[in-house]
Formats: sequence, C-alpha cells, structure tokens
Amino acid sequence: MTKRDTQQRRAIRAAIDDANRPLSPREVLESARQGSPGLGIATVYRTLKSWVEAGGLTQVDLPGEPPRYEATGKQHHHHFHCRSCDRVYELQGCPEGLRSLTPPGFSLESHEVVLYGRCAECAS
Amino acid sequence: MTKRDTQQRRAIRAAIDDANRPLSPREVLESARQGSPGLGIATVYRTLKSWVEAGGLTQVDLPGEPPRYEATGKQHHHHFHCRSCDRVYELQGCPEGLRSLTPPGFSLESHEVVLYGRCAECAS
DNA sequence: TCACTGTTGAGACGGTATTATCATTTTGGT
DNA sequence: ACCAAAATGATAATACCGTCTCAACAGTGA
Repeated sequence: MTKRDTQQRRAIRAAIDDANRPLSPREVLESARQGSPGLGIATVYRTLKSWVEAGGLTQVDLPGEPPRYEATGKQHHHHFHCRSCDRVYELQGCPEGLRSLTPPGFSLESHEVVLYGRCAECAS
Repeated sequence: MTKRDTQQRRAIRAAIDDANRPLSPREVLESARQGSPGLGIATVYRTLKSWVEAGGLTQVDLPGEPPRYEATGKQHHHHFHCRSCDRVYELQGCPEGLRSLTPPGFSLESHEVVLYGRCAECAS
C-alpha cells in the first residue's frame, strides 16, 4: 500500500539529485535509464507525481515549456533557460523592486523570474 | 491572396485593442463575438496566427498557461497574473539587478517577470 | 524460500489546444 | 451587379501530455 525501494525509484532519485538543476520528465527518463535500463516513461510520471504530492519534489513551470522538477527545500531562487540546449539552471538571488511594480489595489503573493540566453557550455 | 477587411477581423482587432491586457484565444473569441456573433474559434486562431507572423501581434507565454496576445510595439513591460480570475494585466517598469543574477560564462539575452496575486477587482 | 501485494512497462486511452479540410459565404475590384 | 478568390465556420484530424489498464514482475516480511 505504500513505498517500496525499487531500482527504478533509486535511479530516478539519483537522476534528480545528480542533476543540480530542474529536469523535465523526459530528462529524468534519459538520465535514470543509466541506473535502470528498461525504465518506462509511465513510471517516471507516476513517481514524479507521487513525490510532488508527498512534498519531496517541486514542480517548476516555465513559459511555454513542459514542467521541470527539482528537490523541495532549496531557498528562494529563480531560473535560467538556455535557448540553445533547452536546459534550465538554478540561479541564486532575487531582483529588487518587484513590489513597486504592483499596481494600486492589487495584492502581490508571489513572483517568477526567468532569464533567457546561453549557458556557459553553449556560449563558448 | 491577402488581407481583406472582414467583420470578423474588425471584431477581433477591436477586442484586442479594447482589452488593454493580453487575451487568450478564448477571451478573444468571447469578446469579439459582440461585434461578430457567429464568430468561430478557428477564425480566431487563424487570425491571431497570421497577425503574429505579420508582426502586429505578440504572443505572451506565461508558466502553465495558454498563450495570450497583445499588440506589438508597447514598451518593455511584464505581467501580473490574477490567481482568482485568471486575467493577465500589463505592468509598467522592470526590476533591477537581473544582470547580476546571471552566472559567470552565461550570456543573458532577455528575461521574463511574472507577478502573481489578486487583481484590484478580485482583492476586494 | 514463499506468498502477498505494491510496482512496473507497454500500449490504450482521454483531455486539451491548435490546425486542416471543405462546402459555403463574403469581399473587393470591375 | 457580377465574379474570382479570399475568408469563414463546423467539424474532423493532429499533436502533445499525461493517466489508466492489466498482465507480469519484484520487494518485503514471515
């Protein structure tokens, strides 16, 4: 009725832990297949979904992109989306002055910032 | 072979011009039907697409949302997404310090900022 | 090791957003 | 007003994601 420690889940967890950046389901699949060759996409979706519900994973939505997943509990941060390789990277820090952009009467609850460009690997 | 001035296109243009905020295809349909009752969704998609290609419209992508469309040529700005009514509003201004978030070796080309909360109408 | 039951993989299925098709209507120029 | 071509609307067809189904498999406690 609950969680078993399977080869597939170990592989998926390892993929996410090793990446150090948010991964899409497809990226998870490709990476985790190294530790669990026959791994299927349904298992990836199932596992990601259950971990998100359990709170151990956080879904990251970017404009026009399939969701990525990263470990929960990191401190507030934003993301960089490489236009060349399509990978998403974590950034540190947060811009100032967001509150002042909010129109009068509007209540600000949260925000997202996404930077676009080329990652170090693709820029060279 | 090209553009005719039809009742449908006038209605779609009016919907966008009057809104003063980015509209989704569905919002365009509903609004434009006031000026063109039988308007079909296919015409909306066709028209939006051709205007985007022609450069008169800009597609606005927000995380996890269907695209919205706004007139091209406005000055650089960002958007506010109301969690209650799901409408998207234009903001003025732009936060500082984005460049400093960029990791070494990465080249920054553009950015997006989305604020979330309640619009004035929904907050009251 | 055995048995029970959660888990998996492959493919079917469903939901949604967008595009293609095509018969009919509308527009713009003459 | 007439006509050729563009535009439209209804609906079918795609495309994309993610979930469900189910037979076979594998993890766990006894």
